[in-house]
Amino acid sequence: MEYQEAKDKFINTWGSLGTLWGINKAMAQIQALLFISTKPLSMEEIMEELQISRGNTSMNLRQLMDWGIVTKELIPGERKDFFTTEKDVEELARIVAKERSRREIKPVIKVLSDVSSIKDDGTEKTKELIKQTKALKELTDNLDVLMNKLVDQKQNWITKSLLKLIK
Amino acid sequence: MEYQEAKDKFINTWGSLGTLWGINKAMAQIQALLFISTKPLSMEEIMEELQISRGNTSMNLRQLMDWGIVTKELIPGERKDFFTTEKDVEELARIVAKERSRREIKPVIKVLSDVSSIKDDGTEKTKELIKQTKALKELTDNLDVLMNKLVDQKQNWITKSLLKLIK
DNA sequence: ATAAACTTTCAAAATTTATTGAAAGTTTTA
DNA sequence: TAAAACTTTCAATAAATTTTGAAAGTTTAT
Repeated sequence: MEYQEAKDKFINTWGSLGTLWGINKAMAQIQALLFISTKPLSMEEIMEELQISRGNTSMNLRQLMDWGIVTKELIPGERKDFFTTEKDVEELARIVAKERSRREIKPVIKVLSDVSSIKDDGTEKTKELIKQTKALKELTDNLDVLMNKLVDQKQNWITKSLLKLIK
Repeated sequence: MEYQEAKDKFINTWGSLGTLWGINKAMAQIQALLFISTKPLSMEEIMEELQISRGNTSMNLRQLMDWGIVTKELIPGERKDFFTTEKDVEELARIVAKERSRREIKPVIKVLSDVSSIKDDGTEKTKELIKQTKALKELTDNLDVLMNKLVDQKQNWITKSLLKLIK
């Protein structure tokens, strides 16, 4: 496999994987491109490489910046903005985990918590609703805490966690 | 909040959360409905409750069965099929984790592995591609192993894992 | 102050994904 | 074997999401 083919394959796979970490295709592709780039890229270069429009590029770069994954780089003497992504995979995972927790998981926990604390009117169906949403609330809560704990360990968190669990 | 409101809220929240665990809205809603139901439901009842078509119901039930989350229940004397979902949240989480690993994560690891093992032609860009995809491959691999390990511990896996990590 | 270089916004268009419903298929009963 | 009860399939349609591109907005240089 040649460089160009490998590069395209990587960008596409990462792009279609977007859903798995909760972002859209163009956004994931831009991140992927920056991730393997040896230097900061301008909007022009990103548009050219990925064959996407200016508007699309602008909007998705903004979102990536909102997520804290991509940052603007100011290059002296250059008028254009240049962009880079976090290059450390563990730091990247940390950011993604924190953001998804905040944006998606926490709000769901809130709903589950509300639903599971409705008044028990004694009927079987109400009891079941309370019981099941409570169980789900606890599971989600625990997973969220677990994920954040994992990710908070600053160095080699995955390796360390694995060791503990294997024991 | 009344039973009906709480129920609708739960089904909708769980439905829109579908993306987070990688399934579509109707599929998640059907699962949610079965999850809080006190008895197996027929296709008719599901259609009625969720206001969705017969075809849609049929297709999504099939998918849920493919995932191993929903099972057909044969009720003596009844001609219709009835459906139930796994009621234990930890078992549910286990199934979802395993399926996502198999369907989504494993294939990505394969691509990352292929891309990261292209021939190093000595150029800076090739070196960067190899380095970064290798790092990503290792991270993904480790997370996958970690997730499967977590989920394999049969009882109270979350609690146990938390304890180990907090220590 | 103004023009050039560049970025953002957003309504319209394109694409993708989900849903419908009726016809075809299957199973059960009689 | 035939008809009734039920389920599946799939082409057409609808809905949701993504993308475009040109106009409006900003910043920088002169």
